[in-house]
Amino acid sequence: MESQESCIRVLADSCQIKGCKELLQANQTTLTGLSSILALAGNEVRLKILFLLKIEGELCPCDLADILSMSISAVSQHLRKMKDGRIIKTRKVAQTIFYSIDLMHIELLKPLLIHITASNLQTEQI
Amino acid sequence: MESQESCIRVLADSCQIKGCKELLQANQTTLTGLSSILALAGNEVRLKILFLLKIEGELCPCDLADILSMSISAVSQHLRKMKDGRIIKTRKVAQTIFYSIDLMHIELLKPLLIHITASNLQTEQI
DNA sequence: TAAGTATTTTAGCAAATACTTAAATAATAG
DNA sequence: CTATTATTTAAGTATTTGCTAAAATACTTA
Repeated sequence: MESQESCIRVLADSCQIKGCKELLQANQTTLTGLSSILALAGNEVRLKILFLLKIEGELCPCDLADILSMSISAVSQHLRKMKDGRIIKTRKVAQTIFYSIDLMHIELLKPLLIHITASNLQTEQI
Repeated sequence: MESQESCIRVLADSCQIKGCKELLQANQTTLTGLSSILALAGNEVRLKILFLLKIEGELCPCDLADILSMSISAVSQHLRKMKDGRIIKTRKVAQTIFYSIDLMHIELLKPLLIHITASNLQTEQI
């Protein structure tokens, strides 16, 4: 017989499937936003940068390149991604640009996580 | 003048740079492990799967493919990555394989996070 | 055993990623 | 203004990623 995309399950619960689809739809924005932030932290170089920024408060691309033994350009491109993702911010002093963790944005992330947890609880109650 | 890899900074603090390098080295294993787990969760499809598994307890590749409107093969490949990364586990019932979150491994992850926090505190005290 | 069902695995490909090199910006000092 | 310094940006390239399609594996049932 031809292969097919969906299985023909005895155990398949169409109510459960439908509920899951709705749950995903309801949390679409949250999941998209959260996954993009996790993807930023899910790179070893960027996680190291975040780790260093958390400890040191702020660092410039130059110092980071030195610490990580990488080219300034490579570091700068990682910093840009994280700045675009709003998890770090900049402070300019003369020609030096200091990067630090954007706490305001991290705070903004908390409701997202709570939202996900709330959805869980809601579902578990049903 | 030629471009150079390291800046010639007046403000550069060689002690700070050295301290940061040592800190990275001390936390190398932790940071590598954590980034690989974050990378797994940092994909929208995989985050959705984790979200669904957390809510439903366990699901088979077939149901997930249905819920996510993806091919079973694609879902299976995501599941394999997460199983290799030890964040999900399997339970086999006849020809159906149920996937669920590997709480034991998630528990194992906590000390890593505490370790990072501890390193921070230690450094902040200095 | 043969056919059907659930899943995995493999190969191939297009898109995304992370780096290098070199050129472009921006700010400062002489 | 010119040279220097710090950083970014752009182009090119190698690697990785995530998908499809098809074949392989594993289990079940007739």
